[in-house]
Amino acid sequence: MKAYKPISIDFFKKDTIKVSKELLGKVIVRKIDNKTCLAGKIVEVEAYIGEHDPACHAFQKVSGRSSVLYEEGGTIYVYFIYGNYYCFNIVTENKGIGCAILIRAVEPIEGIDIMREFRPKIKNIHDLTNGPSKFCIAFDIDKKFNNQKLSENGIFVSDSQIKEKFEIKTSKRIGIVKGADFQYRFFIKDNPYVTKHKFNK
DNA sequence: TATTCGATGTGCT
DNA sequence: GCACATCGAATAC
Repeated sequence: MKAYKPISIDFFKKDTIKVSKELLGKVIVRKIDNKTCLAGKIVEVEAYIGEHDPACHAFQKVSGRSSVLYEEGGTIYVYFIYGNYYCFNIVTENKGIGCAILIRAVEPIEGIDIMREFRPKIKNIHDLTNGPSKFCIAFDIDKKFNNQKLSENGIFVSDSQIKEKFEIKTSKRIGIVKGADFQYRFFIKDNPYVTKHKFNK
């Protein structure tokens, strides 16, 4: 098992778009116990900006589940959607702003056998984590992580030890209606673990 | 291969 | 009620 080290929480306390781009290529690590470690390279994210973005759950209001979005950068926001699935977000900026980044896809690096146990029907490794809820299932993430801090519950972001160059592509976000015109989706060009979509060209 | 559609919890009106 | 930051099985071609 590689010795992944968490990056500083301050990394998340700045401009959401900037953090989104810098997150690409980094590694998200999930330690289940002392023996088991899941890791994946972040290849696709979306930004949600509470201040001016009607698609953001925190848009112009602080209430209910969205209050987590107003916590300080580095807080985890997990929400339940469509009666079946979870999505994993990392809050950005300082307390009281209301922004977050949705992790949409990762490239499995470590613990792939464990991910397959969580997703037994999946045969093609490319389909293991190429979607926000697929990632949550493969990494065993659910609402118990909501409103926790990164690095305090066995889940954190680490710098990749494999330095490689890649091109960042931008597109409209996927699966939303309100605020759909914002170019807030960022992904690694030509990476096979990015969600399949017409915006990828 | 492309498109449609069912499942179904939670928060907001 | 109804909409929703999804997935994958079923259906249509």
